[in-house]
Amino acid sequence: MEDNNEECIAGLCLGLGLGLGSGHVPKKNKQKENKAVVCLDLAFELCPKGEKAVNNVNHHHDKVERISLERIHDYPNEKSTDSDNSNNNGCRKKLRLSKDQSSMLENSFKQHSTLNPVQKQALADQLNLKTRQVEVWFQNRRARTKLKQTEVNRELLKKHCQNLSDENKRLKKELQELRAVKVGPSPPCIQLSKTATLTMCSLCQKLVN
DNA sequence: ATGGTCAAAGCGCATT
DNA sequence: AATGCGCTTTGACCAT
Repeated sequence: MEDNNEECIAGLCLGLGLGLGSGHVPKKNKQKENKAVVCLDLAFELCPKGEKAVNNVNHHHDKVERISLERIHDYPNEKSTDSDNSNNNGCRKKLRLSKDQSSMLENSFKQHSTLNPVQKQALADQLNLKTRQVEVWFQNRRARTKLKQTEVNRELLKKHCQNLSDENKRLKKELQELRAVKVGPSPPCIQLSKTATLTMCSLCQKLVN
């Protein structure tokens, strides 16, 4: 058993902390180098019931091609004037997945957070998306999940840290009180258990009470 | 207008 | 080589 009990208690407050700082050093932005952007407008007329297809832009950015597809009825806030959707100035509109597409992706993600090439292709066909889009969606979705989990862990650690800190305070106070009531030589009477709670012999307890 | 937030996508690197 | 991941940029949308 330790005979330097005070150090034992003090040790409780050491080595605790939330090492969550990023320490990240941003990489050089290479995306803006030699970027040749060509935007092509593509008009689709494939929506039923007169729904208007919008925002179909094939954007050639470096080596990547994308086609975006969305339907107005899925986005009530969407302003649906022709000028909004035609990209006359050559700028693409950002892809937004439809609610149906999103929910199907979500459902699929619940079943498996990663897809093999066959599953990916099947899902892409089903959703009328490119496999690359499905792939990216899953990547981002995994990242979001991880971020959420990190947040949860952070909160748990915070709580745990607070509990330990409270316990440490309590023990320090207890020790102080014990010292205050010290009458004569005490060492053999007071012992600290492994969990750092004080145990006393019956004689000392009588003295304190 | 502008700043914040969210999601899609690009890029570089590590792993398999 | 293919894939995943971390970090980042970009564009749309919203609140102020």
